[in-house]
Amino acid sequence: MSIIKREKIVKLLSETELNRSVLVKGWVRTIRNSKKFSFIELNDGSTISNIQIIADHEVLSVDILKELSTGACIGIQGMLVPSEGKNQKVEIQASTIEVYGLADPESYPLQKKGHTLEFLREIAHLRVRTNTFGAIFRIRHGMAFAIHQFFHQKGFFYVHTPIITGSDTEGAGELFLVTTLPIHNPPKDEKGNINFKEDFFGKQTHLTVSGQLNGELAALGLAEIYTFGPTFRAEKSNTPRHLAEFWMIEPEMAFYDLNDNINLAEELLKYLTQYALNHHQKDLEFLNEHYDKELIARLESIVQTPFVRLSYTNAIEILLNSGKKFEFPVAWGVDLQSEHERYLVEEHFNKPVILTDYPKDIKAFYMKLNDDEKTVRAMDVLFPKIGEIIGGSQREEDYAKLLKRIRELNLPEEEYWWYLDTRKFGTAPHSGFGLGFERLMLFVTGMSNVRDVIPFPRTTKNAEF
RNA sequence: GCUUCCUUAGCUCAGUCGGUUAGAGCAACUGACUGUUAAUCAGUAGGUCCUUGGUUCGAGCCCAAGAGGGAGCGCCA
Repeated sequence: MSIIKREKIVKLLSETELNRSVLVKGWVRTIRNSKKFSFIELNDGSTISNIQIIADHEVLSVDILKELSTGACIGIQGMLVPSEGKNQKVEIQASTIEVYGLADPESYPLQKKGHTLEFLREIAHLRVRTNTFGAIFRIRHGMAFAIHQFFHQKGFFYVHTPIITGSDTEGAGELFLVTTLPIHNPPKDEKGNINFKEDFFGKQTHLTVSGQLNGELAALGLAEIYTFGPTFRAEKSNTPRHLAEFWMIEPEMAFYDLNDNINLAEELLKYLTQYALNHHQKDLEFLNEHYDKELIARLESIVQTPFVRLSYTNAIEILLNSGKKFEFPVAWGVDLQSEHERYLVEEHFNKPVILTDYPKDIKAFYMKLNDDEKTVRAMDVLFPKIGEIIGGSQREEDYAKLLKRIRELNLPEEEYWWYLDTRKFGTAPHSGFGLGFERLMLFVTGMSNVRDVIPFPRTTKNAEF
């Protein structure tokens, strides 16, 4: 049977050259047996649609067909023909079958009927075989590909920043310790503290929480770069928007001011949305029908709508004048709560909002100080339903101002010597931002929990699979 | 980390006021039937009521602790 080459179902379903011999391999979604024929719905992951196999009992052994059930893996060689049925254009009249693996129907957990997302999370090793997760992970691939394409077309370079970091750089969230010291009996120093000088790297190391600082180093030489890799936060956040291990896209650009940065962010989000609409129509239609009836309409509207751009100070004014009672009171200088962001994005403007120029005290040390000395050149992109999808800023390029800020915040100055060096030697105005990949996926798929848009989610108390 | 809700068959759920042998739909199994479309029809089987302890003559149901899960909040991406 392996004389001819396996073809993908996605290709065969739109094939115009019919009445030829083909070979397909995939997993049985459902099988309907009748006296003379069996109808097999086969899926190979290449598309959400199945191809229908007609197994004539005079051609294929009934004993073999009887063993097949949902989940079994088979190869079928046969004739690709126009379908006599109503719901599909083409089908395969099987001539030979090869069984790769049966799936005992008594114990195979996936049924022909729908399952809850919560149940499927418990069988993440098998959920990729469902329509929903097939669609999601195909889109996830498409988004990853489109991100590289977008930046490549713009002349950005993809930089790999380290996953193990030697300093508690950004202070964003809690860190996972990386060590090879014996945990039960670690070496101690004179003060009785664990002596990390004897550790693998000769110092304390952690999993990265952001590639940004390294990204800045690269941008101050390659000019326009981006990173796209995993990041780790040991925060015990238990929400549908947080993961302990998630993927982040972090572009960093020399000679970009905050405005250039915002333009890039908006262009990227629209590019990715349009890419999904162009390349994942069938998967989006499925998700639109089963999970979020407004998904496609919302994606289409995002592409066309200019995002609102608003300073933090103006946003505070809008909130104060809204007449709404918020649980957390609004005042200049407080960090915006979810309820405030949601009011702006979902009620007041009803479209994505980019907030800029936050008070320096609620933002990170590396953000460029404005002339008012009270606010920094920060920007957050807020999306409906998701909240903050992007956070970024123009970076402080002035050595003296940056050093002053590090000292004000009591950060370990010596740890940042290499970062400060870039401001000492040939500093340049530069900007960048971080886009949470799983939050982008929430937006593009209409899912409401990040655990459903990453194949094997890592959250507190959950590292199965 | 805080608040709140949930946990009963493989899945989704019902279970009255604390009372005899814990139910349904779907899936599975057996059979019938059919170019079928998450097929249809008939039948069969399937239970550590999350765990532990307590109250009670009697607990799926009430109380306590624990485990797991969902949502909201905080932090953020």
